[in-house]
Amino acid sequence: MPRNKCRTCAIRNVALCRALPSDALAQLNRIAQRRKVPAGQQLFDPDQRPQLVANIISGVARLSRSLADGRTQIVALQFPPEFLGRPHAIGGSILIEAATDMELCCFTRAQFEALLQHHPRLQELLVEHMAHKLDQAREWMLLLGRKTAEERVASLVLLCAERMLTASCALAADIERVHFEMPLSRTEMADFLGLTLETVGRMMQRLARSGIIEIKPRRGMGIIDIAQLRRAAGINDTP
Amino acid sequence: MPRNKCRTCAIRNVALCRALPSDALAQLNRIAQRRKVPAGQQLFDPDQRPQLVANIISGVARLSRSLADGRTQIVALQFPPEFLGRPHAIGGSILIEAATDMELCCFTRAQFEALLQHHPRLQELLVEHMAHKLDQAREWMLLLGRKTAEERVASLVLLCAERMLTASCALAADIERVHFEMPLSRTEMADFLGLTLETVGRMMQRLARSGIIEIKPRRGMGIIDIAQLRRAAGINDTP
DNA sequence: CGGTCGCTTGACATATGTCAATTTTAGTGG
DNA sequence: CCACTAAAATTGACATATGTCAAGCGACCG
Repeated sequence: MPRNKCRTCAIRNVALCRALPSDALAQLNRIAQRRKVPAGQQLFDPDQRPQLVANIISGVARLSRSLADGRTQIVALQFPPEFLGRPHAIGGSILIEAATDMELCCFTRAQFEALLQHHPRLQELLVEHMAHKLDQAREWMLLLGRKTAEERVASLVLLCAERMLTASCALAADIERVHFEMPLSRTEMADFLGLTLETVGRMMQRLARSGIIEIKPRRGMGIIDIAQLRRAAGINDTP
Repeated sequence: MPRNKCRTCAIRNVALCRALPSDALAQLNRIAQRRKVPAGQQLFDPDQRPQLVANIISGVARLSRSLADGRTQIVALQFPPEFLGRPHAIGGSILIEAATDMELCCFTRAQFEALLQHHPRLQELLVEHMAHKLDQAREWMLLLGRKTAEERVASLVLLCAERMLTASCALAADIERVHFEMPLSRTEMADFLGLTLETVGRMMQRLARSGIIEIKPRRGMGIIDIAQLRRAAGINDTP
């Protein structure tokens, strides 16, 4: 087990741990626990409550809620180097699963809360992170409540492009004519967009036929005209 | 100006300030500023950024986002004694308005952040509050993405009943056969539910004709059969 | 009292859902 | 490497929940 895994960690400078001075890394090394989770599996074993919190090193997690009759809504995707877990809060009835193979850096809740005590900067970053997730959730509410099927699908493609690429360290400006891999199946896309898988498919085809995106084998995707994709997504902000 | 307004404040023991020991109240008194806002008006003057944060003493606030073409989605309602504002975060493009006449207890962001520094318990409560708002946003995503019109309207009636009544200190169990006033017009309900005002109206009528609720003059409402209302709302949690 | 404004109601349109048949892709074992 | 099967994605025909448009009603306000 490498002594300095934190120092050389891929997300050392972007994840929450950037709040910690380098002399705290030794301590961190001792309590951090890496874990791999295959696609489709539930993070944080169902019973053992969210006694764990984690940073995402690689892969994508999906959080979902459902109704008794099975209708499901994905309520968030978490990409690296985001934080997973709920210090100071009781977990709701949210299901957390790996959308792709994942690699996590886990702490127990108790350990993490202790860290919070000693590092006010960490507290601040946590609050910022939560504010950010809240903004994202609300932007998605606008999508779910008011956007058309085509706008929804375009918005999702845009979102995944941005997050997948920044996660893999591509420049944001670089999103012209890029190729990346969708972390979601059609069914999952539908569950995130509040649509059916058929509608998602049709809209993907429509965007492809309009020359805005291209659909490649496996889950590959290319963005051909990002300006038009933005327009198709109903660009997000109030003027 | 009363010396002890904080000590005698209606929300002293439920709002975030409950984190503060009573000896901090004198200081609080000095910096807290009460403000009344009439229904329909924007909180936090549009330009002056969210330099303020506030506790809601009475009334209801609505937060909304919209698309360039005017489609609007209400993304949250805030009832007393909730907290409004974003320490450590940049405000998004969210519009905050008074849904009813309101009374606020305001602080500047700077003052509030200073308080946070000195009272770790306050930090914790803030994190909890944000986690709670996040849960609510996600529950609403499930509603917007997957519930039928009738389920949505029933859910909203239920939500308002609970929040209006706990705000006015009624017991939660007391929600049988209660009467309260909707804080939203049909149009606002529609914008919160991702529907049109006509559909909202029709579903309200349907619930009324089923003997589940009663619609009274002005914005008055009565709940006749709360069990059925819960069922109509598609009860919330996974079993 | 007349004019808004918010709400209800009806007739009709349509975006999206549903159901079912194919095609494509992915996985397995000989 | 090549069947063979199972799963995922596409496509089409059709159904329907909700949206759209328009008319009418009632309550409030000067």
